[in-house]
Amino acid sequence: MQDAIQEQLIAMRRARILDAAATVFAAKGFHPTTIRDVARAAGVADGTIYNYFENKTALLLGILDRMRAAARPDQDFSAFTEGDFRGFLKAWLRHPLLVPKADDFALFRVVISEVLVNKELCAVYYEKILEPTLAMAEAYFGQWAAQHAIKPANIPLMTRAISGMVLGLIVEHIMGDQILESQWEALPDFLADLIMDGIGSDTS
Amino acid sequence: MQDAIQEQLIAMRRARILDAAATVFAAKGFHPTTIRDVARAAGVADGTIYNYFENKTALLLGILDRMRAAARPDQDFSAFTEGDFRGFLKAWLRHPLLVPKADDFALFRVVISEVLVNKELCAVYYEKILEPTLAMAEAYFGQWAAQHAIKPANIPLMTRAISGMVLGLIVEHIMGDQILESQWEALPDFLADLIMDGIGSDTS
Amino acid sequence: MQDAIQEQLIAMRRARILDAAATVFAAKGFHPTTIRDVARAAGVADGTIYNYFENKTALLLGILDRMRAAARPDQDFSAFTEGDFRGFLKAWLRHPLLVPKADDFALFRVVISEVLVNKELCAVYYEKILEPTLAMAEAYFGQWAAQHAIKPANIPLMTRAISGMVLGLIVEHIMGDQILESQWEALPDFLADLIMDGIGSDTS
Amino acid sequence: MQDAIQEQLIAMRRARILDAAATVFAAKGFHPTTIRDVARAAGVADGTIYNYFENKTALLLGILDRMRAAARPDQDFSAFTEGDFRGFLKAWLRHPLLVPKADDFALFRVVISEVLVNKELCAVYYEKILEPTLAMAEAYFGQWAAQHAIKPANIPLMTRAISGMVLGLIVEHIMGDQILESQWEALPDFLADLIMDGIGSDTS
DNA sequence: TATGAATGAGCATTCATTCAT
DNA sequence: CATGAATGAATGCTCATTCAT
Repeated sequence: MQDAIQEQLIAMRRARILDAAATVFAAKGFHPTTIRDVARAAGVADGTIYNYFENKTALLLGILDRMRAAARPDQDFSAFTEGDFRGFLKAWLRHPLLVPKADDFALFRVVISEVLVNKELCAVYYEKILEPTLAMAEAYFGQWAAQHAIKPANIPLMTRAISGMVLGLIVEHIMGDQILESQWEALPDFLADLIMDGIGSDTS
Repeated sequence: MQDAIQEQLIAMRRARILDAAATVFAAKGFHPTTIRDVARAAGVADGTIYNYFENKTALLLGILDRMRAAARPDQDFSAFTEGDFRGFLKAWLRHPLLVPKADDFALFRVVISEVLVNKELCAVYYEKILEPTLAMAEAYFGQWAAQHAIKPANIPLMTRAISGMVLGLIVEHIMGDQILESQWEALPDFLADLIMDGIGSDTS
Repeated sequence: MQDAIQEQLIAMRRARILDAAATVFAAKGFHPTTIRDVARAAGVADGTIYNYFENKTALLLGILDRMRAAARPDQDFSAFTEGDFRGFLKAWLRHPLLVPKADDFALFRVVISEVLVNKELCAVYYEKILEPTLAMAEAYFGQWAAQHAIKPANIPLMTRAISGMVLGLIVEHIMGDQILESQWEALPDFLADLIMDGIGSDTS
Repeated sequence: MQDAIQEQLIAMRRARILDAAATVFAAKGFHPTTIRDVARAAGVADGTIYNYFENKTALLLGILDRMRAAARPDQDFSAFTEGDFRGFLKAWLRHPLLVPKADDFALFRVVISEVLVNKELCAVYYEKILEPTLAMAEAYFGQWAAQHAIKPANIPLMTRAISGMVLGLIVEHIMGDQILESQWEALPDFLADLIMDGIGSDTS
């Protein structure tokens, strides 16, 4: 019993530190943030951080792990199984486009920046988040292709193109593009139609 | 006359330093690279760097400026003005997908990483590279739309979606995706068709 | 009665901790060893150490105290009281030369190193170990001198010269001298003869 | 010409830093001394230390190197070649006993302490100082043995016994022995006689 | 202008020690 | 008494930047 409470406390403090880290990283960036910044924000001593995380990078890994948990949308797409692929796509796109928008991509920006440049983080991000996401998408697309809702094209490449589009749009938003900023809400539907129909003129 | 030679020498040394910076940044990353690394690679003294660049970040700005120059493809797209938008698109996509692949995105990775996180770099990147590129694309797409080669949709958003797709695919490649790595050459054509036709089944 | 058992347990745990400390100090040195190292080796918690020892240095004091106990050879030298001073000397030298050799001076090395540099340890080592040893030796040598077995020279200095020789040889062995390493077993007898006869040629 | 002056300046500053290091190490010990202590004592910035020495340990290596230079007594022993080995020995012993006494072994204490416990320092000390000293002594003793001034015994072991005696006496002095402290000046002659004649009674 | 030594602020990390449980 | 998480002071070392030559 005591142990359970202990573990609760430990988990809570770990979460507290991770919250603090996410906040300060989002605000100042990874490199400019010192361990002391995180410790102060978490209300603990510097050394305490190291009772929960091996080093500064491990804080980012912890944040990544949270993202992984958040990336698995236990969303129910069964309602779309009947034939409305367009509806499915719109719902599907909403999640990655709108969730990280919550803090205006402040944390996402920092994480991606470091992931791009840190081998260990990169591997973790790819294996734990990107790759599983792609795999799940491939599975879904495969099903829809089997149902002739979409063309039986190169599904893996198609998956990457679509997810890449989402990722790239986020990056462009992060860069400060005003068009995207102002029309972000409309993106999911716009993209779904674009993906479904293409841009080619009907007459062609 | 002498001044001209002087300027030549100065420009050459500046270029030398920038070459060196690009090389070591690509190899080691921005933060892990020290000014001394750059100086040694350029064959100059540490202090000399500061006669040509205000600080370490300015080296990245210099590299960004080179990218800007390279991003303006003096390519001649007039051949496609006749009606072959698909061909135009394939040619158009080839450039951003294949040029930075030369060093396997090593430099691009480092630049993007820092741009995402450095306000000054971000502004420069957006204003000098991304925004002009988008503007030019919008212009082209507007023309094709006027010619009914493509749908008269939300051109600005369409432009961002397509360029975002390119950018996102590069990021996914940087993350180590094997599918993209192995089929990268096929991407331009694949994407062009995808963009033109969409993935929706013909029958629908 | 209970108290006696309690004290036994306490003494045992203290001994356990001291064993552990001696082991890890010998293996890693004093400064590189952390309290946690000692605690783990002793199978107790970090804080427990401080119930038995005031601080890290006190562990060394405890080890020193054990050395003191071991330095008092309850050896019986009465057999040599008859006139064989050379035999006495050989037996006498054997102990300090061979006992700490057991672990190849690993612990001795660490202890001496710290004793040399820590005032408190130095005082304890001198007062509890070196000085008593010297005093005892002086007493013995005084007796032998009274029996005309050895010259009636400056006994205190003679004592220090001989004990210093032993100590210095150990230090030279610790430094890695191969000659000493290979001939260490022969040292007691060699030294006894050297001390007795000197190196001066007989003819002189 | 300029280069020569430059090198002079560099050598001087290096020496300055080493002087400072020796002083503070002697006063506070090696571990308790911070790089900042040394820097302040040398009148330079912290970072400057690292332009001259790779790390803190390298300062000790530098001090060791000075000791090596000082350990080579360019003393002229040719005067004793005629047969007065006892005189030679007294002169020979004076150097190692009296030179490091200058600062009451304060530096020697710290250096020996660290040498005993640091593998790298130990190797350097043995190879650069102890071993060469022993080799030279062996050579001298060999000559005297050939001249029948001393017994043709195990010269290597004899050398180590004598040098060990000197080293051990210094250690005992460092430990605070009052007898040695008060009679230190008399030691060289006393030891020479002891070594030559032994302590055995003439009558035996 | 080139040099490269000097600077010193800055920081991740360690670890002896404490103390609430 | 045992525990082990919390503490936070302490420090070796780096490196962007400056500036005298």
